[in-house]
Amino acid sequence: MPPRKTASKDPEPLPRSARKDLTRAKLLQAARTLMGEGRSFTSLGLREIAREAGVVPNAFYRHFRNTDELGLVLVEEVGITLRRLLREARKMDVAPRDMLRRSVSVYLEYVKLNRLQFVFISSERSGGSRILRLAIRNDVTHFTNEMAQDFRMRGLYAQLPTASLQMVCGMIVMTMLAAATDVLDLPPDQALLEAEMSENFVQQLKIILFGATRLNDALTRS
Amino acid sequence: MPPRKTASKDPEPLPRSARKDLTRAKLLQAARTLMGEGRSFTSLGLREIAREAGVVPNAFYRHFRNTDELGLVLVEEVGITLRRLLREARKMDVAPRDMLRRSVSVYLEYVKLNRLQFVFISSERSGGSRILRLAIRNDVTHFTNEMAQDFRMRGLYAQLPTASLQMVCGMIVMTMLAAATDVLDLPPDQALLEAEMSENFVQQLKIILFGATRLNDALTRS
DNA sequence: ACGGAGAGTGTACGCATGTACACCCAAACA
DNA sequence: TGTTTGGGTGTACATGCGTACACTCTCCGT
Repeated sequence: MPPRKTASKDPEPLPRSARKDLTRAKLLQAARTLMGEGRSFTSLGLREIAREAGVVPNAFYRHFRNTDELGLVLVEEVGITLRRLLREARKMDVAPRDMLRRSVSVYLEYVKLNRLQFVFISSERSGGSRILRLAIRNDVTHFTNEMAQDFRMRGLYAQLPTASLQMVCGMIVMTMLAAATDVLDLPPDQALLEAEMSENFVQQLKIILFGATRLNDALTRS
Repeated sequence: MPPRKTASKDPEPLPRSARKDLTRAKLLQAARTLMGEGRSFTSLGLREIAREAGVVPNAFYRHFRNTDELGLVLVEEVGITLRRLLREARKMDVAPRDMLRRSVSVYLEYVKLNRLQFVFISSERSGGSRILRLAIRNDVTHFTNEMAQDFRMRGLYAQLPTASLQMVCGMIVMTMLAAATDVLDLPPDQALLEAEMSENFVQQLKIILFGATRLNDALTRS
């Protein structure tokens, strides 16, 4: 065994706070990894996460009071992801032909890119810890509201009262989440099934948008 | 202590198989009760259920191999409940004015009446055990298909190809489940919020049906 | 240069869990 | 009638968990 001083294993001569953030990140990543292996977040234990992170269980407490608190951080990240998604959607040129179809495929790519996060929300949104559930719903609601606001700014469905607009956006979001769940538990490399699913998704959105248009027109006429 | 023979506690002189079914029922009921107290099914343990049922842990094994297997029985019951719902919906007179609104309120009553079952599916549909998840989706899919078949028999959206009709029904079912989740975690005796929620639900279904009509008309014309 | 702070460690405790095995005893059956 | 069957019991064990406490050692401010 080599002498202890600056031994071969402690590699980075990092400032202390950076080191802390690093193991914190390791813990978060450990949780994500375990979820990636099919475990549901709720079923993860503090010890299990610490083990996966290569850290002794007690170290966990230096960063989070319990697993729920770690979960909240993950939820926060989801919030950021969703906000980024909206921001990118906003940048898309308005109303070129086939825009819907393109949005859908962009979104589905986004889901696959952030697979773990979507797995996380879709499985914790209804099951598991009450606190997490509420936090997730909160984020989803925010997302919905921002989408409604975007519709307003673009002058879409201008006749709809805010409540109705939010309801329509709620339906869209619900459909998006359902679609995400569907792609996610599709076995990988099933391009055909995936295309079919995606087409379904497009049709569903069309139906909602048709319906919303009609609602809007009815209000315009009166 | 009284003598053992036909002691005061073993009351019913039931045939053996009936006794078995009885404790089996007690186990199932115990699971339901615990869920009613806010626990999620996934988090229930064999010992916990046995305890609640007033039975020693080992007795559990005489009825189910593990908790998942008990869960499957609960799912089966849900299937029956859903089928009954459809059967009753079929009996409703076709297309009197306000039929949608009436259906919705009947459905929501039904949800509240079978609260535990709906709590169960909405929380296990995405979280928890893989096996249960699949079983539940299976039931939901069946429900969707039967609904599509009913639409066909009533001549609704007759121009829609089967796949599209199923997709529309899928949306309706998705919306129904979302609405169920919403009423269920509404605090009790919030008649106002509930009415609002119910009205939202009606609007959502209208949107879907409008959209479907338009899809159908487009196909009729061509 | 020194002292304190604080991230990470090691050991230990109490508790709940799933499951195995031997057992009891009333009903079912011969 | 005697024998078998099988639902329910009691005891026991290994395992994993969350958490408490005392510890080390390194970085950081003085």
